[in-house]
Amino acid sequence: MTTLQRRTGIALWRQVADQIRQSVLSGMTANERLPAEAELANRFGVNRHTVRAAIAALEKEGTLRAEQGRGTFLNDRKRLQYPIGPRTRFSSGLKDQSQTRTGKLLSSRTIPAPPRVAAALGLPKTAEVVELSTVSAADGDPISAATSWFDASRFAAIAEHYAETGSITASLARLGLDDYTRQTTAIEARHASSEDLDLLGLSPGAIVLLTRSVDVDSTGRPIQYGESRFAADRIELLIDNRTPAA
Amino acid sequence: MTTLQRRTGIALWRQVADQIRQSVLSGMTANERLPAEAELANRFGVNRHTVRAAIAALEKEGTLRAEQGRGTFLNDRKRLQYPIGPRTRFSSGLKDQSQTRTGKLLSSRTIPAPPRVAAALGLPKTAEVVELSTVSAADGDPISAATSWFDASRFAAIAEHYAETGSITASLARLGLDDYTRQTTAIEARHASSEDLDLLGLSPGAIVLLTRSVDVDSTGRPIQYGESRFAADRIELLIDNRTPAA
DNA sequence: CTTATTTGTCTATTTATCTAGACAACCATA
DNA sequence: TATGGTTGTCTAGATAAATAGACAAATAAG
Repeated sequence: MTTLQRRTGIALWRQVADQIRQSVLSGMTANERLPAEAELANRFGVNRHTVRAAIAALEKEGTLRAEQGRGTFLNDRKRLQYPIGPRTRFSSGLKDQSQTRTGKLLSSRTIPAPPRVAAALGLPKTAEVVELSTVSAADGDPISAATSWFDASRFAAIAEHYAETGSITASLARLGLDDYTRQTTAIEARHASSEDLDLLGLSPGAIVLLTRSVDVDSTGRPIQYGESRFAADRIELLIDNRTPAA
Repeated sequence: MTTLQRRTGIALWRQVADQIRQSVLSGMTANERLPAEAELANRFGVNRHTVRAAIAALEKEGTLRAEQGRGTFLNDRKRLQYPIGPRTRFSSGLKDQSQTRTGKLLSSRTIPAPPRVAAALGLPKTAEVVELSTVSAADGDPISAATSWFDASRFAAIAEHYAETGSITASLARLGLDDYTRQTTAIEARHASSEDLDLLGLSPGAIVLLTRSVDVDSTGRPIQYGESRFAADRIELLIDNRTPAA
């Protein structure tokens, strides 16, 4: 039984849309027909027009398609899996799941390290860091928006390299850093900010997965601190503790 | 600059509440005073009454407290960190961060294994599994709702043990399984279902972190497949790849 | 062709949300 | 005690969301 709540600041049609998205995800297969609008309205205890508003929103985001006289159908949009582990890298992680991958540099600047960044990178409070804002896409769909920080005294030129390569790994390699590993990843989920709605092409109320990560070199010295926002309806994070050998 | 969006099915006061929750979390310390309602209204470009509605909601959920004549203040409610790694366990993971931890058994039943469960546990399609529905809380606040599946031929009695101990680890130990490790954890984020809203005491539109995990014994044989929903505003997931020795 | 089912469009009314303004109540402090 | 800044309460009107009903348009099946 699905009880919708009123007077809560979230319009009924949006709650219905969320419910449909879930029912649809669990238990239905691609191109299957949804129950008729009238039946959904009855099931959720709302007016048919409210259901229509929900369906319109899901149609706009690409989850459903409505065809007059025939019905409303579920589109095929499975989530990409983004692996997180000691050797986490964006580009290689999505291999085999997408055709083209791009990384675009939005902006870069050198600034005094914000406290949490200095702490994560093990730098003194007075240190300077390079801040990179990037957006990554797979097959044209934006997947993540990221902000990364690097010790400015070691990686001053990283912005130019990223602009050319579209890859953090490649940029670090050019700067003489052959290898690095993921030390920690903290994961939160929250509603997308208006900026992220823009960058990731989401509709209001959408969810982002927020990761805060620290990468270190082979001696354990911090290289990069990053905060990434992933479009939660297009991706899931996968932590695999199996040893590569197994 | 934070631009609010209109006609999106999410009331302005709720968007303002979300924004305040974020601004508040990053950059303010406990018991600090918020900007006055009039200033917040000006900053967000909305009416003061809209800000008041947002503050009322945040007050109700325990994030803020308003005092007439003095101002509105940030309460101390930081997110718990839930570590995920090879030795992930619910109870010990939250140690040091909370006083009391409880695990409540909502229901249990023995059923034919759903396809994804059979696949995760490496069982034939015809196998039977024990399904446990549980809710865990820390210091009285519900933290996660979980559904877990076990091979019925090995762990038929696990429900009774869980009901007594409130712990998966303890229940497995009673059944002769001393040790197990986390093999994989997949993480998604989505809007809470109405059932989870209920179980976790959330308001509509709230976000849950969904983990799907497989635990294995020392020989690599699958023991447990579980799907947990975490209240995203009360918890973050932490993946730490540092070796315990370091 | 006819019929039943489905999505699409329109009008009207009610309920919730947002804005605007005024003023009371309370607090700190000069 | 007087003042300025704050939250709390009230009224009124405008805008958005939800309900209700009717019918058109497209589709599939008899």
